[in-house]
Amino acid sequence: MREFMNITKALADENRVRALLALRKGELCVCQLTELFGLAASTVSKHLSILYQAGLVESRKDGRWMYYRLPGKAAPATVRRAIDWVAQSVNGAPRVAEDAARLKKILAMDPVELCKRQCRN
Amino acid sequence: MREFMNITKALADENRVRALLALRKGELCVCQLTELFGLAASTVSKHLSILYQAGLVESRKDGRWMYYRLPGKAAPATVRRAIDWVAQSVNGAPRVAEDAARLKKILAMDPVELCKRQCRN
DNA sequence: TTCTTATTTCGTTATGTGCCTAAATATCGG
DNA sequence: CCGATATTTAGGCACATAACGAAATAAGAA
Repeated sequence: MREFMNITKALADENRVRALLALRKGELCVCQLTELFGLAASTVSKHLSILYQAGLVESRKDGRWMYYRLPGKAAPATVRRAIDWVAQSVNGAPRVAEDAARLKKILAMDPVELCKRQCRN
Repeated sequence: MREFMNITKALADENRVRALLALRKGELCVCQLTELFGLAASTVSKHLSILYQAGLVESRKDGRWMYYRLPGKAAPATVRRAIDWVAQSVNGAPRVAEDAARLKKILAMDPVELCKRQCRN
């Protein structure tokens, strides 16, 4: 129950749901999500830590970059079901399509340049 | 997306999740849920209105009593999936079993006496 | 080492949420 | 109508949460 409530609370924020959906395309670093959301990097980092504590994302550190991704096969059934439920439920929402399009552009950019741009803001 | 976030926010409170689970046994009036949770009746009413606005419960007024129930077949797929997801995820949690046992006792009581008891508190 | 930079942590502020009590509303029974 | 009762609404308080900027941390590059 406790774990389940951690998940529902993690899902009760639109930006965190958007992050989960964005991660369906593959892992992303904080910079890329920051660009997608137009929020402060610290805010995005906090959101990701909440998703992480709920078990909804996994992470990997590569040098200065921190990559987040959806959990793999080994994830608990509750987590997998949660992510499937989110994906099914928001299917076709305009906001999701917008994000997907924006994400495509972000992925086409040089990540190094993107991160520099973030830090200037 | 908006509707989906209404659902996730509605699910982000333990007492509201408990209410949904309790309603699996059939419709309940506010009094009965108030007894189950040990909260003020107004608080329970507020929780139910949040569930209602998210589409997660339906309601029926019978005299002075207001009965809430899980939505029927006609409910949107998103809602049905949400309720199924909750039920699957919390399956076997101790808190849920406790509630089920308490609810059994509450259902065995005379509803009229139960409601009177609530209003005295 | 020092500089740069990606991320996280901290402190603050504004807003939201959950709870209560008290008042308002709706309905039944006399 | 009048009183009782079930529920909802309104107001207030305490605490949680999301946002930001600034400072701290970590790690490559010079």
